[in-house]
Amino acid sequence: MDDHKYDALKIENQLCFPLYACSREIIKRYKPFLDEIDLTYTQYIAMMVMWEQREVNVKELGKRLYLDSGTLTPLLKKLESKGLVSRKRSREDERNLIVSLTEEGEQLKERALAVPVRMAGCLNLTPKEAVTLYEILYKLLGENEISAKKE
Amino acid sequence: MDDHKYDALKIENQLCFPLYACSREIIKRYKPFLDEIDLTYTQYIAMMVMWEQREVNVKELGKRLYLDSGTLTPLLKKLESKGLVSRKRSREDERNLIVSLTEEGEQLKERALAVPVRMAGCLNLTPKEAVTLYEILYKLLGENEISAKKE
DNA sequence: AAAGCTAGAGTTGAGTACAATTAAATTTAT
DNA sequence: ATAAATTTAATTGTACTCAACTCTAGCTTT
Repeated sequence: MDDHKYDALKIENQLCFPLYACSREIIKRYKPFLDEIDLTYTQYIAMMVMWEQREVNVKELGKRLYLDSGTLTPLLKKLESKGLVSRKRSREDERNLIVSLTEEGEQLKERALAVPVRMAGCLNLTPKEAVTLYEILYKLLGENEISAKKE
Repeated sequence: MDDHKYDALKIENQLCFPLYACSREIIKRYKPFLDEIDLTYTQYIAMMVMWEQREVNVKELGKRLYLDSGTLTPLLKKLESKGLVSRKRSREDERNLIVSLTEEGEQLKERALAVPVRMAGCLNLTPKEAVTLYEILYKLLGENEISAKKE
């Protein structure tokens, strides 16, 4: 007779653990492709927002990436030192720091196109599974925003 | 007319991004519960393996958690300093470091039982969604092992 | 207008992650 | 048996990640 009292404490019965492990494993698969454009994964997703918006402040960027200034400030300084973005305070409200895409950052977009193309072959999910996964993940992220608002 | 050339570089079209964000957001939700037993999330999943096996070497632990010695060595030293595990070299093969659950570590298991109980109410997925998510994530993790073996 | 409050970014410190390297023990090949 | 190759942890260095705190700017309230 097995004792099931502690089953809830088994790794294999966790949902968070495969999420955590999967996230890291997939980011590792990005690495060889990202190395070619000299970006880390976090820098890459920050640049994705920049390529879409050209200009954004730290708060808004943090909201889109679920990251705070503790992570973003050094990351943006790093991207600035690479010449990909510029950082300056907003004229209207000096509290806001405006991050802008530079010409060099804009040019990197062309080379970055290869990344999703090459990653596409790396995830062997059926289109249906990919959509299902996507929907569940955004459902989880969405409810998170609601519970965050409650505070 | 929209230009779709760069669509693959949009955050909203990524699968990895919600995975990465979701993983971190859910780990954040664990924090208040884990604080009560003074464990970080990584320490918690390491302890889960210990509670299941009582004894494990670093390599095997790393395989179960998808972590390497660079992460585990300091983590295990931390758990040792808390008195939850002991670390000693294997008699048969001195290369192996054997991590063992202490009496204190064993006792923590009782208090840890509250963590999954309290987390259960935090993820508002239907049972079906939870199972689907679980299966897709392990499929992704599984294929990763295959591609790792190829090297 | 001064005091208090709020918002946004930056800083600090602890704890991961992980690639690359090192060092010691063991195994394999000659 | 001994040199070479392999295995296992530990170490090093870079880069997050995040809670807690600080600082400054703008807003609010009287």
